Amino acid sequence: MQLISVPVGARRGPLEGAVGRSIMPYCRLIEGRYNGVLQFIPIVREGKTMATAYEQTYLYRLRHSAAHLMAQAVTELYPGAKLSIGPPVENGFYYDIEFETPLREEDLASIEKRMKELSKLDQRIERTEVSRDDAKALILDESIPGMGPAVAEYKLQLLDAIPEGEAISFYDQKRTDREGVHHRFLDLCRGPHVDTTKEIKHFKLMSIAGAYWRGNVKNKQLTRIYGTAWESAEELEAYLHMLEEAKKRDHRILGRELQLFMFSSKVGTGLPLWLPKGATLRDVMVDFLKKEQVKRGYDPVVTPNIANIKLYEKSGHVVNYRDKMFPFMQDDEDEIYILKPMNCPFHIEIYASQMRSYRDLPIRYAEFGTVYRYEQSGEVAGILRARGFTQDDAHLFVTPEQLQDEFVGVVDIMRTVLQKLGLNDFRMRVGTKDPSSDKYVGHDDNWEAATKAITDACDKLGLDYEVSPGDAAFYGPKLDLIIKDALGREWQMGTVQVDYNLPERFELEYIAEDGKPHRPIMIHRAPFGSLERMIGLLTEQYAGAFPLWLSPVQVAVLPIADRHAEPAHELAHKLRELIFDTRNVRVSVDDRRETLGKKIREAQLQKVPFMVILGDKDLENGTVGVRSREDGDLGAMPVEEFIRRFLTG
RNA sequence: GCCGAUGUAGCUCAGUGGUAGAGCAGCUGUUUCGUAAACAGCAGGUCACCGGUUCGAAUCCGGUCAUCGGCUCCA
Repeated sequence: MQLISVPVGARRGPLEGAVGRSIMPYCRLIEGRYNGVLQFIPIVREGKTMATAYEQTYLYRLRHSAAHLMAQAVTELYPGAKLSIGPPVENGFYYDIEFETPLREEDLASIEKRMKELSKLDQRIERTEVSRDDAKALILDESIPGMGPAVAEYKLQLLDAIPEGEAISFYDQKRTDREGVHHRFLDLCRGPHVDTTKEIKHFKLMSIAGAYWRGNVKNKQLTRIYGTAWESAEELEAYLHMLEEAKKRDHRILGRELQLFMFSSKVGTGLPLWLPKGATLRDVMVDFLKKEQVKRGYDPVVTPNIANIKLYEKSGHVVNYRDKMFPFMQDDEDEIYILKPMNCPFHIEIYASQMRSYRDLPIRYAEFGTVYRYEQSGEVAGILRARGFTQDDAHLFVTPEQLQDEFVGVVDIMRTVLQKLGLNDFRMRVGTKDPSSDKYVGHDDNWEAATKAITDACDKLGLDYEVSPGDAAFYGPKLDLIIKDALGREWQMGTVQVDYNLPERFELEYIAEDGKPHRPIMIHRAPFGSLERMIGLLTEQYAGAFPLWLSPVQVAVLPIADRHAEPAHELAHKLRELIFDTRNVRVSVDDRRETLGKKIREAQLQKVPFMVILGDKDLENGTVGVRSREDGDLGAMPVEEFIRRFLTG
C-alpha cells in the first residue's frame, strides 16, 4: 500500500491500541486531503505503522467491495460514466463518478436495485497484478465494461500517480452466465476486497454530492454517491435508526424546541437571534470563564465592531480573507471600514498604545468579541457555523522566557473548561505549516520556534495530540480542540496559537532588562472557540438536557391549583435568593390553569432539572413535592431538604 | 461558491390541475385538579417569492431566495 511518511511519534494518543473504529476517522480524515489517489496517512506510533489495522478488518473490505459493486452497476446503467475513486469511509463508502447528464437522487433506486441483482450473481472478486503498460492497456480496452478511452480519464491519472516500483493491481468481478458467457468488471485498485459479491448484502445508497476531482476546487466537480454497508441486516437497521435518533438531538431542532435561539430570513443567513433561555446559557458560560480568567491574571478589554480596513491590511487579514469579509463601508472622507472579522489587531493597538516594560509582561487581554465572517452560503450550519459569532478571545503578550509557562497556563484553562463542560470525547490537533503553500507569513525559524513551543508544552503536559500539516493559521501554528457533533461531523472548537508574526508586522516592543527594545511573542487563545459553536455542540452532546449549572431554568415551580399560585411565587423568590455555582438560582413558575400532569410534561420536555410541586398537603406540612428530570418523582420533602439537595447538585 | 434535495398555519405533517386540511400550540369558556397531554368552542395560511403554461395552479414549467446533506473553506 502507498504511504506518506510523517515523523515517528507525530500521531499519538487517540490511537492507543486502536483497531477499526478509532482508526476510521483518521482514514476518513486523511483520504481526500493528499490525493487523488486512494491514500491514507499511516498511523505511526513508536516507529510502527498501524494504518493497516482498519484496512485489515472485514468491514473495510466489505465496504470497499460495495463501492466497486456500485461502480459496476453504474457502468451498466450509464455507459458513458467515468469512474474515479471509490474508497470505504466511516460507516460506508462512496464513489466519485463523472456522469454525462446530472444524476438525480431518484436515480439511486435503480442503481441500488441493479447492485442487489449483481450481488446475487455471486461474482468472484479476483486480484491481478500487472505491469504499468498492461494496466494502461486494460484501462483503454473498450471490450471490458467500464473501460475504454472514452471513460479512462481519471483512471489513467490514478495510474500515473502510482509510484515506480509499487504493485499495480486490478480487482476483477467475474462470472459465467447460463449460456457459458464470461462477464467481468475490472477496476484499478489496490484493495483489499471480499471474495465474492454475494457477501455484499446489507447496504443502502444514501445521497448524492458534488466532489472536486482530487479535492481541488480548480478541478472538475464529479458526482459522489454515498452509500452505507454493513455485515448484517441488524447493523444496517441500527445504523439507520441511529441517524434518526441523531436528528432529534440536532442543535437546530433542540434550539427551537428549547427556545435557545432562532434565525430569521429577515435578519440574514447565519445571523442568530438569541432568545432569553439561550442568552441565559451564554451568560452562564461567560461568567464561568471570566471568573477563571480573573484567577489567572487576565485583564478585560472591550473593542468596537468595525474598524478602518488599514488595520487589517497591516495584519495581513485582508490579503488572505478579503472574500470572506462582509462588504466594506466607506465614510465621507473616503476611509474604508470593515465589520471586524478578528479581535487581535484591536488588542495589539491597545498593547502598542504605551511603552511596555518587561516588568509589565505577560499582559493578557481578554474580550468576548463578536466577529463577522461572510462564510460561503453552503457552509452555514445553524450556530455551529454562523456568520456572526462571539469568540472568547484573549491575546497574551509574553517574553520568550515566559512563552512556555504561559502556553502551559493557557492549555490548563482549556482543560478546566473541558472538564467543567463535561466534554471528554475530543481530539487535539497541532496545525502546522504546509511547506508547499505560500499563504503563510513570517520567517521559518519563527515558525519552527512556535511549533516547538506548542509540541513541547503538550509533551510536558502529557497531552495526546496529532500533527496536521496545512492546518496552521497564516501567521502561526496552533493547537486545536476538535469535537464531533450528533451526526459525527468534526468541528474545531477551542484553539491556541503561538504567533511571532503579528508582533513583527505591528513592530511591537517591550523594554527588557538590558534597556533595549525587544519583540514580544503573542499567544492567541479561545477555550470555547466561539460561544455559538460551543453551545451548539453542548446542546447535541447533552441532547438538550444541560447539566444543572448550565440549565437556563433550573427549577420549575408547579402550583397545583390557583390558590397555590401565590405561595408558589413566594417559594420561587426564596429559591432565587440562593446562590448556586456563583449565580442566583434560575426559577420559573407555571401558574397557568392547567393540570399538574400537563405542567410536568412540559417542564420535562423543556428538560428542566428539578420540578417542585406545591399543593394543599405541602402548605400544611411545610413540604414540597420534588421531581427530578432524570429520576422522576422523589416524593414530598421539607423545603430545606430540597434546597440542600439542589445545592449539592 | 459548487453538486443534490426540501419549502403548505407558530410547530409536526396530509393534500398530483377544479372552493386550502389535521394534530399540537394560541384565544374564549367550563373544570381547581398530586407526578408525562382535562373538555368544548373560536381564530389562524399571498401554499417561500417572482414570472410562465392553463378556462382554472399548492399541484405543471422557468427564475430567485431560504433551509438540509455533501464538496471546498473556516483568520
